[in-house]
Amino acid sequence: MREPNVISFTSLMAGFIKVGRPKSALLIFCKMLESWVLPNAFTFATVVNACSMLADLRTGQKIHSHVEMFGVQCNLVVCSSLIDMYGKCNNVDDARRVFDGMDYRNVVSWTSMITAYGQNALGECALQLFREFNGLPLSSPNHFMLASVINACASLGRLVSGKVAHAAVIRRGHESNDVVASALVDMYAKCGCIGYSDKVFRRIPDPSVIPYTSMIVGAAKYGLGKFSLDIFKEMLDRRIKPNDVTFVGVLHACSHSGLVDDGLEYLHSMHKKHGVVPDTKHYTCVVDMLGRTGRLDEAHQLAKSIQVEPDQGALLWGTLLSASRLYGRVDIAVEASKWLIESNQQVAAAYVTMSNTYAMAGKWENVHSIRYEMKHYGVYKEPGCSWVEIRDSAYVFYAGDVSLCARGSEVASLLRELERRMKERGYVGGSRGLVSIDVEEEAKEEIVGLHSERLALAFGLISIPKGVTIRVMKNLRMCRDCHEAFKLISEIVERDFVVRDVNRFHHFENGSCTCRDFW
DNA sequence: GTAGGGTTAG
Repeated sequence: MREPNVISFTSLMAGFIKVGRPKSALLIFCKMLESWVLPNAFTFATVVNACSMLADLRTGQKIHSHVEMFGVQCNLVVCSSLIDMYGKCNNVDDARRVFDGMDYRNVVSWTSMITAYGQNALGECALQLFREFNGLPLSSPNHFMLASVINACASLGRLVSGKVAHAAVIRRGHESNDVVASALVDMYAKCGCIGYSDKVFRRIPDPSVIPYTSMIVGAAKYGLGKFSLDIFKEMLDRRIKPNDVTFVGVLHACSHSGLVDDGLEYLHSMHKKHGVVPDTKHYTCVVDMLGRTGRLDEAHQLAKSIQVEPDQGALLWGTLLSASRLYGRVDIAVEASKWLIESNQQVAAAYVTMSNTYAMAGKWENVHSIRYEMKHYGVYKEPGCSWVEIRDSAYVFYAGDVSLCARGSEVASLLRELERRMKERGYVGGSRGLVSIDVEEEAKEEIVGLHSERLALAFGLISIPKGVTIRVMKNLRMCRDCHEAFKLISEIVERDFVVRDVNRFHHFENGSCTCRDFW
């Protein structure tokens, strides 16, 4: 073209983005400016998208300033792409600034902001914003938004909110959407309900690699190594090509179920059989797998043989350090913690683990000197914690004395009981054992314990066998759609629940359904 | 000619 115009330039940029070449798109943008062709809103939405793909904050900011200069800062699409770009560049505050500055928003801009929160470990903010969205008149979440919301529920372990989102998915007919279904599989697994993950997974008509991978990873994290590998084999039988993440799941499964030889075989077959070249994250799994079973020298050799950048190696050497502590290998622990500290990666954790390794070996002088060094350099380790949400209250657990947390004495006695049962099943004490839990049994307890008033409120009239009945909310209005959704959700994940009085749902008073109020 | 969603190791 002798004189390409703004549309031809933008089309070309969009084309490069489509084939995964965002850098080329940026070069075209520069060429466009050099040719004195003025960019418009279409151009900026495209070029901002290129920055998102590259997670290039500095270029993104420059483009943002151009957006202001060219006066397209009020454009809806441009703003949504800016929110997305700031989110992907881990700059949530600027994403929010753009969002707040918008005169008019649509479901895409809301989704971009919710996703930005979710992708930056701010699940709580994501859910809060989702609630605000639902409070707007005439608003309705679509499958993009629901996928993000389910993801936020997963990261927070919010089972009840996740189930309500699931009901919304069913109500709106997004159940067979591959992306949404993957998010649900992942959410249920992360919320401790692998059985539900399986049920959702089995309803996907033609699952792609990602739902398969979600299921493999979920089962692996649950300690169901063999189950996880069975799904992997099924996937191969169906000629679905595994990707790098699938192999992380497979190796994780082997590692956490003591299947070391299988794991090594999978590592070696990855490239040859499946064309996936192992990278640092796979070697980290294998180092963990060897380390967990006490094959520290092999793990050490493997870690040393891999050339890594500091940020990539943090997990690799951190893994080796943990395994060294587990088996009291001061020699390897010293090398691993030295690597971490010198690379300025996870310094506080490295100090603490090293100190614990010395303590385990009874080398108290070294323990004191490390603690002194930490004080001297002002290194502080934020304690790690885990939590579980029961009836809208979060119970937080820190490592160490469980009796200090809320209802700690009950927790401690439950732990003693679990230990007793584990010993009955042949578990050998100490931190080196592998624990596997009977999922079905646990899931049932969870249903009774966690399935609190929220779901009963939303769906009403539910009774559980064994004589336990959840409180019934009177005058609940529920539209036919919600009711259908509820029946379906019962079939999928709540087979133990029985709807007692179906007919009462078929009329609802004074107009609209109350489902909106239950977010 | 333009914007949004899912799986990742210690």
